[in-house]
Amino acid sequence: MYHRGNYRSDHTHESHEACISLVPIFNHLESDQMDEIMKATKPVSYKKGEIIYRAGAQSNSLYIVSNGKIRIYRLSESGKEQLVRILIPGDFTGELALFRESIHESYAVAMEDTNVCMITRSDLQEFLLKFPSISLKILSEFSKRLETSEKQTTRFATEKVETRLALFLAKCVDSGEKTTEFVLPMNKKNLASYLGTTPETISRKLTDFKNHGYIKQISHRKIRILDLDGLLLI
Amino acid sequence: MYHRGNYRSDHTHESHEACISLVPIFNHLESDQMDEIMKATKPVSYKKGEIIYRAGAQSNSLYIVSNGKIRIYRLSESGKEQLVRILIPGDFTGELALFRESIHESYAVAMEDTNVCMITRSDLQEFLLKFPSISLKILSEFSKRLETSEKQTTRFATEKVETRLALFLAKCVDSGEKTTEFVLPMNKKNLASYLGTTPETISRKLTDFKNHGYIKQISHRKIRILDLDGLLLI
DNA sequence: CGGTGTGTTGAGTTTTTTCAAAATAGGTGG
DNA sequence: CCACCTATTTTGAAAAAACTCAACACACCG
Repeated sequence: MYHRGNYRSDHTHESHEACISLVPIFNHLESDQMDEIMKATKPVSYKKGEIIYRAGAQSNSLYIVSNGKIRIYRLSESGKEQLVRILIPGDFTGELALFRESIHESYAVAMEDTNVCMITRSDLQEFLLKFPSISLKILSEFSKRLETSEKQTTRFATEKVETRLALFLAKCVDSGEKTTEFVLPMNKKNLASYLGTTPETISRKLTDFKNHGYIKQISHRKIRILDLDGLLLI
Repeated sequence: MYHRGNYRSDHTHESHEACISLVPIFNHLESDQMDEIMKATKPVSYKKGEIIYRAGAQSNSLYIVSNGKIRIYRLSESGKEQLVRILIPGDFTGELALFRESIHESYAVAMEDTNVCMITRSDLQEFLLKFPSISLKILSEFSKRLETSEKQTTRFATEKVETRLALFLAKCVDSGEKTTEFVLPMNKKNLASYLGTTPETISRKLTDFKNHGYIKQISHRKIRILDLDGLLLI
């Protein structure tokens, strides 16, 4: 069905099956409804570095990541790049332009070899009518995203880099749970782009945090939080 | 500037009627459907300075502005305030939390004596089922808002104050059309809060723009753009 | 005509960036 | 497994951007 190249053929298949059920806007459906949606999806593979879509291109599909990683970034008016998010399996993109005639404003690039499932706009809209609960899920998802995005805007508008970095680290331990140690979800160049600063500043601030005894840098990517409260009181 | 004290008594009523038809998520409906929605709305008045909702409060209504102005702002983690938007008649707020159990993350305050129409969450959800086209409108509205918000985030993350201010001025002339002269939609204190900077910096940058011949400051609030291209090339 | 809130200007300071150079990690081919 | 290459990360020094605080100017209001 959708085996590409010479990957282990069952691997791709498995993750394609799995990916729909991972998606928050679909995972409440009955399995036969899910199957129906699955039939409408088209699996596509991208090699590391390939562009999935670019700003200015017509948007006409929803992309769901089955495996791999996708980097979503935007260019500002003056040409500077900002990392918006990194998609991991179960995440989706392309949704913004699905409900109105519209073009992409961001870029999507495969960070490693990546498989996605595509659903076309018309198929999706059919499903929205057939399974109205999806609309509510999407509305809920959108409003959550809006909250997040506005919160993020406020952070950029009012907090200095140090604070934004501290809040980011706090979120990382939080999602790691259990332990106070975690691996940064991206390299520092990307982290800088995500936090709207430079790699140098990230590096310096982390050293400051370390010197104050808030964190310990186990390795370039691995960090242990020693004093979360102190970190957040900065 | 705004009628104080001596409003005509039918004024409130009139604008209440009009407000629903101003709202982009309802204005496509037949007038009898609109009437039905109107019956479900409850008009409420707020005096200048009154709080409509605050962060942390349960969200259970959509608010549509019939007349007046509402200031929406957020507090960052470290307590600094950012102006998110100013609502004018026809705008609505409270929508974010309408599709999931949730609390407000922002504050809404009447900037002058203001009348709004409220629709409760349960009424609205009833209408969504009855008139499914509203869902699509809201989805479209949300995705537009998300684009705007993410674009805004990227600006804050990558552009310096000067550029953000220039882009803001450009948007102002754009919506003014016709002429290159316009009135700032808010005072400079609020503008600073909106652009994530201080009134002092706004003041200085405007003086810089003037000295470079990009703009002319007619009065404290009124600005004429002399060289838009120059302004945007900063 | 004061009074209050808003806007402007100046001086000094903090924060962040830039550019350059050195250190480190990770991957590849031998 | 090691040597080498490249990309990433760190550090330093200087410059740029923005903020703070304080003083003053201006506008609007009664």
